[in-house]
Amino acid sequence: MDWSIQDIARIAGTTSRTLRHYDDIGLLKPSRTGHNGYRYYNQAALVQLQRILLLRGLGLGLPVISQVLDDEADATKALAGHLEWLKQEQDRLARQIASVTQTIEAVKGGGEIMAEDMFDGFDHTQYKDEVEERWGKDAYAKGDSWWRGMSADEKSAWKQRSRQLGADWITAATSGIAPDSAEAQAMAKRHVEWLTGIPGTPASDVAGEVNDGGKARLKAYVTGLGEMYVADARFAANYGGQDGAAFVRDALAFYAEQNL
Amino acid sequence: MDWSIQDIARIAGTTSRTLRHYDDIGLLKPSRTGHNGYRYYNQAALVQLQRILLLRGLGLGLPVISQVLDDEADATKALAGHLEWLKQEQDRLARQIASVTQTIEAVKGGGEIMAEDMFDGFDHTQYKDEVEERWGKDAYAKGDSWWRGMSADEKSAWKQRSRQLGADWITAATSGIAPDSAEAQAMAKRHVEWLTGIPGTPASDVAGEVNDGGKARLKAYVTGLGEMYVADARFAANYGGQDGAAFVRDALAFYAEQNL
DNA sequence: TCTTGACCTTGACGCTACGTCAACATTTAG
DNA sequence: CTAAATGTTGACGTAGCGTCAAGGTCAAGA
Repeated sequence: MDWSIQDIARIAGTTSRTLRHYDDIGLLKPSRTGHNGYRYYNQAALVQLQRILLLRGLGLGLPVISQVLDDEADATKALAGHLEWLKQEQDRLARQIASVTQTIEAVKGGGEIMAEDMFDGFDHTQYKDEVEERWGKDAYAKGDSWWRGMSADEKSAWKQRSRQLGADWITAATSGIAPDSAEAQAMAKRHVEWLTGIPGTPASDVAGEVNDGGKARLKAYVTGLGEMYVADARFAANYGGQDGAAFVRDALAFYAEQNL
Repeated sequence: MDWSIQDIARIAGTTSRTLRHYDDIGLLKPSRTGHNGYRYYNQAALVQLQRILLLRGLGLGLPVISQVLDDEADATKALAGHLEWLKQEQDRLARQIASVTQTIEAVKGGGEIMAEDMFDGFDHTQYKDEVEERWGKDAYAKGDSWWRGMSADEKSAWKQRSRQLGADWITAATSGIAPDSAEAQAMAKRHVEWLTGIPGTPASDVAGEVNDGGKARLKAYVTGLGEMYVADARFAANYGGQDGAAFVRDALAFYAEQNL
């Protein structure tokens, strides 16, 4: 007792094209082939097909499924590995949802997706409210006047330096080194020094102080900034996306913990 | 001031291949092209690139990004739509994780991914423990002896009937009709009648009774079974996967509510 | 000046899991 | 006997680039 290709397709809830595909890649061969080339499937093939569709429904890829069917012993292993991947995907999705949500808010408020001066320390036009709220009422005014006081060449040089810093971070993040490695910590040091060059932020304020209260504020500023890089997709974009930004955040956090 | 293709690739944290691709599909043209065909990008192009990478990092597709950049006014709309999609994906992932987890347990206990007699009412060999636990100590024994008592032809006919039912459910689920539609409810009726034909289950026990307690048990059995079809990927596979199984569950639930 | 090496160009294939024609042969129903 | 259903193989399309391949360009050192 066997069925034609359409028959099992209907029984199993799939299409004949899929069955031909599985035949092509050797995942499921028909149990019998007619003299005319027609594919026929028997009970055993149907069970195999059900298994395939079951595993596929769980999100496994066809090569993995093939391997699991060959050796059902490591089915548990394959499934466990897949489960890990699924959980990572879930985390990634959660972060993306948070990012999109926040970006919607930012775009609603700011108007543009990314301002031209984004990343140059912080945005001096789009981030007025946010800067005032997070770092104090006069922080924005200070930073703004400092920026406006620069000549075109100075601005250009500053931007160049900022971009270079970002590019180097990206290089570091994608090179596979750890956030607490010497190279990454050197980058963190450079980043903090760079921050210190921007008036109107806790970083620059602290530069002239020696008391501990100032150092505590700097530490909070640096770590907080790292979080913001990850949370705000517009900043994250400057570090090669969320993954790169996460690397920067981790490196900064470790640096702050050790040195500030 | 402009940069070569490698320069911005490094600054923005992407690759030159990606930039060529964006040029090919018209998403981001170089601001200038040398007599030798070299691509050069300026500040404005860099900002555009950052926007693109930002949106890409949020999970948007390139065509959508292109559209958003053309008209930033509906960026909010596009992002909101994308957010919906992301949430659906999150739900799907959550269901998959639950399914995989449960399948791992089942495989650990049962040994095989899907038994040959799966779907023939319930599995008479792999589901001993589960059947006993869920439907009573003697349910398994009853069902098993009933099954063993059948001749080969009878078994074959029964399997055929079971498969036909599953195939028809799949057809109904994929045809776009509602679970509470007349056609789906007719299927639900047929399903319950089919269940009644399996000894050792609450469904068959009730067939001979007239009291209300029996009807309540049948109702609980039918709705519970529907949930199990969705929760257990091995059953779900018989109804075309989780989506199909969900359709069956909904149809059964509605039928039980109205008629039992 | 010649060479070396780094960087640039335009194709074009590969990847996932099939959907979707196309062109043609065969089986089945009326 | 014909029309409709169903079967076959072959090949392109999909998303977003990675990855050769084969060959021009450019800056710097011997």
